Amino acid sequence: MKALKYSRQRESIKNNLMHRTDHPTADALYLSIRTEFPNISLGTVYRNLNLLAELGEISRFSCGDGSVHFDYVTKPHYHFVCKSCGAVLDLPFGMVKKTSDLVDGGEAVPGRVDSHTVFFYGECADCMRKKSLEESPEIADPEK
Amino acid sequence: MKALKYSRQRESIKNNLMHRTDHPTADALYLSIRTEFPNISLGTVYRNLNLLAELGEISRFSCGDGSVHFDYVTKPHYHFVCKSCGAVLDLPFGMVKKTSDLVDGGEAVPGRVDSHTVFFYGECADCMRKKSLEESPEIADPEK
DNA sequence: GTCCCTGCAAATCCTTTGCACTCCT
DNA sequence: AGGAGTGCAAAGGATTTGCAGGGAC
Repeated sequence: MKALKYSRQRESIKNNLMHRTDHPTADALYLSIRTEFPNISLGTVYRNLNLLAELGEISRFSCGDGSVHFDYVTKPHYHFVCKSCGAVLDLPFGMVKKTSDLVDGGEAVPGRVDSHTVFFYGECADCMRKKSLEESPEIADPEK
Repeated sequence: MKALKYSRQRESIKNNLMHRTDHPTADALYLSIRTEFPNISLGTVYRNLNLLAELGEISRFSCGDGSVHFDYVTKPHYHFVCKSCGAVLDLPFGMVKKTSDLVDGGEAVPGRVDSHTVFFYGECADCMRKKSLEESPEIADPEK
């Protein structure tokens, strides 16, 4: 084992990840951290994310879009991945049966799991609304 | 939609995948198909695998090793991934609670899921045996 | 003949690494 | 001082894509 020294960059990465809920990829995190550390490099972000994952402070997962997503480790929960916009939403455990509510009548298909995450694929409410507006522009503002 | 014409290459890929149980990556499949079609290209293999996946005849999944694995679609089942040698084994549904038997007392950690697959990570029996032999060479041939 | 499919190679995308330098401790 | 950690840029590996020729219908 090696001695692990403090670094502002790692702290910022950890902190950033802890305060967001969108399960970012390394690159998304990089873009975000950059506003605080304009000179940080993508390599550093990757190195720290992998280090934190080994330490068990964060987790890595793939949801089928070709790149790895990171998540601050809290307690086990479900993830819902929108097939249209790629958004990854958290779902509390115990909601599986009710997932269809979330997508406004749509279907959620069980996806991938991690030791603390479970995935469902479907289309999020936003995308569904957007799509129906494109198909029938006349009902913009679906206020009942 | 486009017309889909027959191709010997696609047929061979499909057939090959259907008759193996090791959930190969595109490259592994490529090496195998090559014995039948020495000139087939990796690009063709990828194109067909993605096409078949879209048609729902096969499925794609990632088990955390950086590349995508393919599986002929049959019925839902579990997968066990060996953390040491990377082998991906099939487990019938209903075996989850007994996964530890399979790894000879080791622990199997729930991993990722796909619409028809569930993953468990651990160390396969072969690797465990190999490791214990390295640690105590005197007990080669563990015949009781 | 038309359009899909292939082989090949170049291009892309994501991630890792080597190196010289800087910052903790 | 000693060794982690960093930035940069180059390297790597997996997958995709453009193009010209070949095959299915």
